[in-house]
Amino acid sequence: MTAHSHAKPDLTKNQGLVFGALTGAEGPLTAYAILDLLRDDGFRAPLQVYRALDKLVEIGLVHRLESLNAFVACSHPVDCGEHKTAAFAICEDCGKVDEFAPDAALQSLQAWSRQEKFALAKTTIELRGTCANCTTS
Amino acid sequence: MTAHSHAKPDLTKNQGLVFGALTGAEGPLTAYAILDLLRDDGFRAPLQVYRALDKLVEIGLVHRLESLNAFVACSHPVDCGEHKTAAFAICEDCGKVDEFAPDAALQSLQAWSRQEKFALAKTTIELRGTCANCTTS
DNA sequence: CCTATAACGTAACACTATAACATTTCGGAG
DNA sequence: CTCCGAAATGTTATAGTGTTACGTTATAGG
Ligand SMILES: [Zn+2]
Ligand SMILES: [Zn+2]
Ligand SMILES: [Zn+2]
Ligand SMILES: [Zn+2]
Repeated sequence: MTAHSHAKPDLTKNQGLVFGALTGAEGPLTAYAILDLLRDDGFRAPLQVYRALDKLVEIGLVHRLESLNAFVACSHPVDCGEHKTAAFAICEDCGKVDEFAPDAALQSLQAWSRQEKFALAKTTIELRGTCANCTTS
Repeated sequence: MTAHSHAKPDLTKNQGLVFGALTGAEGPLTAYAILDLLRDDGFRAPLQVYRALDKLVEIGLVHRLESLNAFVACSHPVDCGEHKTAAFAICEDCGKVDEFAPDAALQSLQAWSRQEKFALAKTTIELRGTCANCTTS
């Protein structure tokens, strides 16, 4: 592993291609949209995309948007270290996604989990609505 | 249809069947699981299920779980009136879902929306983990 | 080199959801 | 009662999303 490369050092070819497609996109992409984008790069089957996505999500470079069945590149700096649970505000007009850290909401949900003795593993928070840009325009 | 069914009065036949399937189930059901449950009642195509589900979700009797692509009957009393956004704790062990009102979390997310001028339309909050019952057993 | 592991390629399949179009049901206007 | 429009329904086909299965290839460590 090279010393201080701020690029993703350990991505394989397919993972790099998928991650590139996501970072190059304005908004989230479905797995099949990614597949179409990467046909010229040799992608032929959805599994190639899903396998890369699985790894990228596991690493934390990509998030899955459950309410869209789509994926988006993490908007955090590469080396922000511990990437806590993120929340997403999805504009239903322009399709853009704003990722943010819902600290207070998370604390409240963790408190609920403690009280109910629910062993929390993963939290999904997705907001749907219209972004400021689309409201004013 | 019998006289004084204490079921919701304004449901159509298909809506009633689908709602009955969901209330009779231990946990959430996918649309196709509902379809299979209702084959003996004349259901033949997914659209029959999806149409009923659309209406039931619109009415507020049923919730869609985005992270499961499944549906669950609302656990609130039928006439609880304004049904605010609900949150769901999904046990990955037994599959049961606990619906609750995440008031504090919602307030925090609404505050974020105000600050970002994001016109919030719908909020999805889904917790994954292991319920108390499955942890102790 | 040898081997274990991860990544990759390909085809087939399973699951989730909607489009399109015809038909039926039902309540209100005339 | 009859007519009409809206809502609900029935049916077929198709689109979109995700996984299983199996075989091959690249990679790193001993
Ligand atoms: Zn992120
Ligand atoms: Zn927008
Ligand atoms: Zn509810
Ligand atoms: Zn459980």
